[in-house]
Amino acid sequence: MTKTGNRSSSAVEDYLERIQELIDTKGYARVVDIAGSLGISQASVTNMVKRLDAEGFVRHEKYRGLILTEEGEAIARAIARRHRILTDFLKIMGVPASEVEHDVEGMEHHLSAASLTAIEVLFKELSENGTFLSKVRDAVGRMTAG
Amino acid sequence: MTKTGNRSSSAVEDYLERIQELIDTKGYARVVDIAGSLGISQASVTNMVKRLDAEGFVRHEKYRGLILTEEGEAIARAIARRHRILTDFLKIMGVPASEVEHDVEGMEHHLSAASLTAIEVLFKELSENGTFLSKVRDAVGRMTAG
DNA sequence: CATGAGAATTAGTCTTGGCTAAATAATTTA
DNA sequence: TAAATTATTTAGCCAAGACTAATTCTCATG
Repeated sequence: MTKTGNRSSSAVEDYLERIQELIDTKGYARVVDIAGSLGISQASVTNMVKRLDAEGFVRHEKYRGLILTEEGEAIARAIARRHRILTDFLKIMGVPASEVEHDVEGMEHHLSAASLTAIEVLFKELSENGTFLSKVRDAVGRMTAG
Repeated sequence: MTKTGNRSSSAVEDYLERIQELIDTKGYARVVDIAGSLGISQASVTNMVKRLDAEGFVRHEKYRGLILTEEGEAIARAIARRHRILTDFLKIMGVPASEVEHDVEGMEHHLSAASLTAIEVLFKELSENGTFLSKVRDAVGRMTAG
């Protein structure tokens, strides 16, 4: 039922994504930072970090923070791309920002390369076709408002 | 992290969706049918059915099958709608059918009403605008192929 | 350089949603 | 109607990922 397959789990992806974000914004990512950012306990983070380290996605230096390995970084990049594509897509149609974040976080672990590419292309076309775009935005605006 | 919130879990939604499908196509949905359809063990289904019954989503008559309550049916309908909207959307852009099913099943539990509506509107506009649509389909075709 | 604060870990628990094997119940059929 | 088949349930298990409470480690600072 929960088909995780052999790829990294959603949880792993969430962690790697957030670790990369923390490194980008604060310059480092310690257990406590990750816990704060994901809104979970430090103990939970410690467990997962142990696993990420064992699986070769991160390198952990106590009290100094984590760094992503090549592999971990590749995954984080891929996730960040997905995240960006989906966010751009929903936003350009006029979905309220408050909903966008939540939806993207839920969806982002479940998209094939094909669908992702399709949405990416669609976004590009939308952003280059003002006429078409405003029709969509107008209709969305009408429906989400009244 | 696993934010199920107070709404029904993904698993519950999957079950209700499938039960409704079985009733529509075979006329009934017994434990064994659900297990076969979802590809999981009968024992697992028994457990979940117990829960669905306790929570008032289904009524269970042994050896005869399940029926959905008002509430269960409402949920099943909502999920079916989501499923249809997402499937239509990915398909019209030219995402291969093999990917569509998988992606939709992953995504469908995570979309807000606003995003769903937006995609619904977008689909409608796409299907009424052949010129725009073929630009998207062509680009998707190029990218998913070569 | 001792100590207190903050960071990290350990130990033990919980929930969800799967699983198998074995037992039981209902239906169908000979 | 008794036997065979099919459906269901029970019991006990597993893994992922969360949690709290308690403990240990490191660092900065007085």
